[in-house]
Amino acid sequence: MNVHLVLICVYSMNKKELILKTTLHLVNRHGFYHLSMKELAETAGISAGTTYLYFDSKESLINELYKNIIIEFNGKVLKGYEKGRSFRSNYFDMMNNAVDYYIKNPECFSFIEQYTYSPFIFKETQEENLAILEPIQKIIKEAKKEKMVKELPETLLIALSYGPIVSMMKLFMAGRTDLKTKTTKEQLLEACWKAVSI
Amino acid sequence: MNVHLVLICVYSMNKKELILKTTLHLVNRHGFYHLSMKELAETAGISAGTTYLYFDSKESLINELYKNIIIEFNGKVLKGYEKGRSFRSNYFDMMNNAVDYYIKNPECFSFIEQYTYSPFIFKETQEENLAILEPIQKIIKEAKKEKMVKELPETLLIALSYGPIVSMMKLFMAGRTDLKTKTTKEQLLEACWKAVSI
Amino acid sequence: MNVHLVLICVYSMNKKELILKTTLHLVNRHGFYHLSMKELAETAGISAGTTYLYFDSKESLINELYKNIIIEFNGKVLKGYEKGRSFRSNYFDMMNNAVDYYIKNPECFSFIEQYTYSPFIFKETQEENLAILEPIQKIIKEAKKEKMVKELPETLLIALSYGPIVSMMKLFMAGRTDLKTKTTKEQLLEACWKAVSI
Amino acid sequence: MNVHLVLICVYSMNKKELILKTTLHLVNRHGFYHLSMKELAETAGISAGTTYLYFDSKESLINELYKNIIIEFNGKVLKGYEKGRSFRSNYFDMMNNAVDYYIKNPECFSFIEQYTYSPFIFKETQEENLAILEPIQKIIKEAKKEKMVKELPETLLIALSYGPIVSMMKLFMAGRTDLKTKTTKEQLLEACWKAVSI
DNA sequence: AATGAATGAGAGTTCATTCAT
DNA sequence: GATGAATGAACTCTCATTCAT
Repeated sequence: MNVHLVLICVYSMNKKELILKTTLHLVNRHGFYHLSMKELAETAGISAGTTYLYFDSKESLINELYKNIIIEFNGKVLKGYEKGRSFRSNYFDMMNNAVDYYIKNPECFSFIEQYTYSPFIFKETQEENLAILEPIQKIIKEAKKEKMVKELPETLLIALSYGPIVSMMKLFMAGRTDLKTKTTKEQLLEACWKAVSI
Repeated sequence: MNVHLVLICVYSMNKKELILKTTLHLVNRHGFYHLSMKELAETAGISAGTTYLYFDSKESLINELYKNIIIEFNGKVLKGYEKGRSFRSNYFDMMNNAVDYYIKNPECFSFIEQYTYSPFIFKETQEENLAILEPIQKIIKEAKKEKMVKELPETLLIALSYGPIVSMMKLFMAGRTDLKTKTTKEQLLEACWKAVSI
Repeated sequence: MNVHLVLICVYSMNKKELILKTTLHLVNRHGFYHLSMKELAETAGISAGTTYLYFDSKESLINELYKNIIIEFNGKVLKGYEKGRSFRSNYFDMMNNAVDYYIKNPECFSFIEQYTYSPFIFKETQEENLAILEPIQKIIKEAKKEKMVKELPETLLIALSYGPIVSMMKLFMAGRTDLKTKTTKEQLLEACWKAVSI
Repeated sequence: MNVHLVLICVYSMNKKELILKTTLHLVNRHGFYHLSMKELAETAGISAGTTYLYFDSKESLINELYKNIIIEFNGKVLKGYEKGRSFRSNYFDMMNNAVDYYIKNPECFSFIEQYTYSPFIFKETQEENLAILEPIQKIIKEAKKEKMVKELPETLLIALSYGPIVSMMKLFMAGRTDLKTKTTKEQLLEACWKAVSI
């Protein structure tokens, strides 16, 4: 029964998605540095040439994967966001969504961070690098207009919100902290909130 | 005889340092992914084989560079630290030292971050990965004992201190924020202090 | 039923011819070296697999194209040839036909030349290489028997007839000479005639 | 003794020449189409990477080989040429030199012909294609000025001189004619002379 | 200590060919 | 008959590393 389900699952996942997922997996295991197109094909159970039916090159594969993750992340993060609601509600929802996404998809977190630290590599535009900060920037910007946040530079408010999340995720992935329990996460979000709110 | 030995030693030291510096430079320009031993030799003005007189392999070169940077960073960060002084003084000094070091050595910052996100690569032990956090961890630990910080998990206090610095540095290196002016830096440190102190 | 068969046959004939024509075209544009079966299919507006319904392999496609061209060329060249007519008439007609064919079908000229210089490749028999010389050889042979040509080796008489045509065609295709005007062509044929005739 | 000589010979031939010679050899055996860099290395007795120490790419290797051959050919062909001598002497010397070069270096002949028929491939400039005709063009041009040749287009006079040589070489290489004996060669040159001279 | 020509395994990629649909 | 996704061997080229000098 299980085997059957897995087979159906594999079968129904299209090749492009399969390649992207396998890439994400391997980049996490070995890093950008050691991602091999041959190993990718073997792990995905396809032949060496198949990847090139769906992607122009290793570079464009990496770029497309990054774009997909960013789109998914930014979509999930802004879920529940409404302009009318209190800044506090929106902020907590957004931060909560971000942490939840990273906990649920640690490989995506690791991929994003690796990607942003590969200078001049795999990047069509330098700006897209920090696209990950767009949702948080948007909220902070609005809150600044309405003077709902401390009188600090916008970038600092972003850093005070996003920085601790990244640091905690790193410690979490190294097995050095808990993050899944409600308490720790709430403490993290509460601390960030205090750091930016008036 | 002794003089001769010393001279050789100094001479060698210089070449080793030259290789390390060039490596740091090239990793910043092209990333780990495109660090080539040939380009390294050319840029350093030495021959292809010379690197292997000082380092066993590309991997060990990278590892040694990382260790050197960490040692230098941790040394600089804890400069001025005294057990007797107030936690506030020690915390501000340490944080200030860290930011100053990164601003002065942005290539080291970028290298460290790249290194820590290269999973299972170039690493003899997994633990050394987060060695960068040792000074801050030490101070937080002591402050916790003496109940000078908020009642939060140690890891969270670390994340609230170090995370914003990393985020700001990234934004700074992308040209999206100032960090060299006294004000911005002070605002950053002040915000971190508020986040952890009682 | 018969009609149906004929229709299918005609339909297939067209596709086969389409493939052959497209091959000729692409070999001229990119050379043997860069003839790609995928590009062939795309250019011909058929799918990758279709070519293999009509030809066993790339090699046999090339060989068949060569054979077709040779048959067409040799047919055209010997048009008008009659054993009874004067050697002069037959020689001029033949040479004229050859030049006309090449001018009208420069791609065939180029293809033939490329083919004959691809050693041991695409060739079932080595002899067929020089099949292009058959008509001229036939005429020279007969003329030799009847002592209508100079007392020179048969091969030399062939070379004196065919060589200048090929050279002129190359210069013509490189845009370095005219060949379409009646004068130049007549001068070429006249010169060849003088070289072989008594 | 022989073995010793060969070893010395191989040893004293520098790598670059060795690679060029092996390339020439293999292009003759298999054609451009099937020249493989791996086979080249194996045949030359060097490793796969060594070729790239001396040539940027397969393309530049082919181009350099072509240039070398053309330079050698043109040098040999114009040996003995003097402006003061009779046109007849210069013409015969030149034609004789060309034929001798081709007979002595049949692989060069074949290579040149293959190269000139590879459209848009391996060629930096289209003009260099016909550089092979430079010496003959030069002589014909001068003779035309002094009205020592028939009143025919320059290109036709070139074609009447060079065309038969190429045709004979092709037949010679196919084993269909003799060309090494003095008689055949003299007959060839004499026929060409008659075709162009007054 | 220093060189740099040489290595050769392996990288990313292509492409003639197949076969289930 | 026609398709085109998939194959996988082979391609050109790179690069960390070695070693005779």
